[in-house]
Amino acid sequence: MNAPALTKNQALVFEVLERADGPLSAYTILDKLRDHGFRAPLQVYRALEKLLEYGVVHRLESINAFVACAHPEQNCHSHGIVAFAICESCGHVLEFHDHEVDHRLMNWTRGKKFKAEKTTIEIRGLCEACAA
Amino acid sequence: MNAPALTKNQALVFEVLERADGPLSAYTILDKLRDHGFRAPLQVYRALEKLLEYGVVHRLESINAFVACAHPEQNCHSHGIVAFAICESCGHVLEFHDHEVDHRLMNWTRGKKFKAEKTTIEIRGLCEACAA
DNA sequence: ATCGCACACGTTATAGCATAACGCAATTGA
DNA sequence: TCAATTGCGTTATGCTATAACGTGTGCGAT
Ligand SMILES: [Zn+2]
Ligand SMILES: [Zn+2]
Ligand SMILES: [Zn+2]
Ligand SMILES: [Zn+2]
Repeated sequence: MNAPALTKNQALVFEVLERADGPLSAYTILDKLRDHGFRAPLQVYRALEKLLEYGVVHRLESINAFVACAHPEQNCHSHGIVAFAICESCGHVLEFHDHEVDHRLMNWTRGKKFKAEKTTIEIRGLCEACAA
Repeated sequence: MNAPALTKNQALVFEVLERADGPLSAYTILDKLRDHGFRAPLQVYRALEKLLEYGVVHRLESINAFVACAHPEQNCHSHGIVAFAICESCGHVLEFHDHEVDHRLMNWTRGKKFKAEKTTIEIRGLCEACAA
């Protein structure tokens, strides 16, 4: 999915996520946008829905939060499964791809005739700085 | 973590999950146990906390649900990362392990000096029966 | 032009998931 | 016996997400 021009609300939500140095919950985003007229969760969720669809934002299932894609130049929907390493101390997220992992999971699903739609890989732990 | 004898509440919750043919939310478990004296979510969550610790139950982060371990003979904590394929139509879950995937992810984290504590791999899609 | 449609938006209400904080009872080990 | 630990029950609260309704705007087809 290519990203068309963002609407006002979508752009506001995206900017908040881009400027954040870690994942944000929908309600945190809402709070940060109250000065811009946001009043209800749905305004955030509806924008997030589109941003996820366009592939410019990712949802972290294990922490119910959202993060701007770390590979703005590429199209994250085009290069396989996206994996995340999430620091439970400082909240920083590393986004990466591993084609061999994709391959193995694809092989497994093919073997089981399972039709994969969306795959989540999230590693929680401590980043280098926080593990010291 | 080896599983000591389960307490009454833990055993009740575990039996519900074992008998279910798919993952259950904490509140669904609660409803199924009202006849056994359960009245509040915390009774379920506290039991789940222990069952997760013992490795006999898994949490599916992407659907906020819990499932009994599919490998009762083994100790799921001992053989690496557990992965799940979750059918979005019928709700059935396939649990599996892939050492090569573990390896690749471990290599990546080692390279980044990221200390992994808990890794989630969840594939959502359609099982063979539902994809037909 | 105006009708119909798609889409974004705003609002209120509600549903679904999870934990805080208190107190009590049973167990255990010093 | 005393303190610490663990499980349990209850009430209240907080966090996450969606349903349902209505409004307005742009845009192509008739
Ligand atoms: Zn990305
Ligand atoms: Zn960190
Ligand atoms: Zn298991
Ligand atoms: Zn199915």
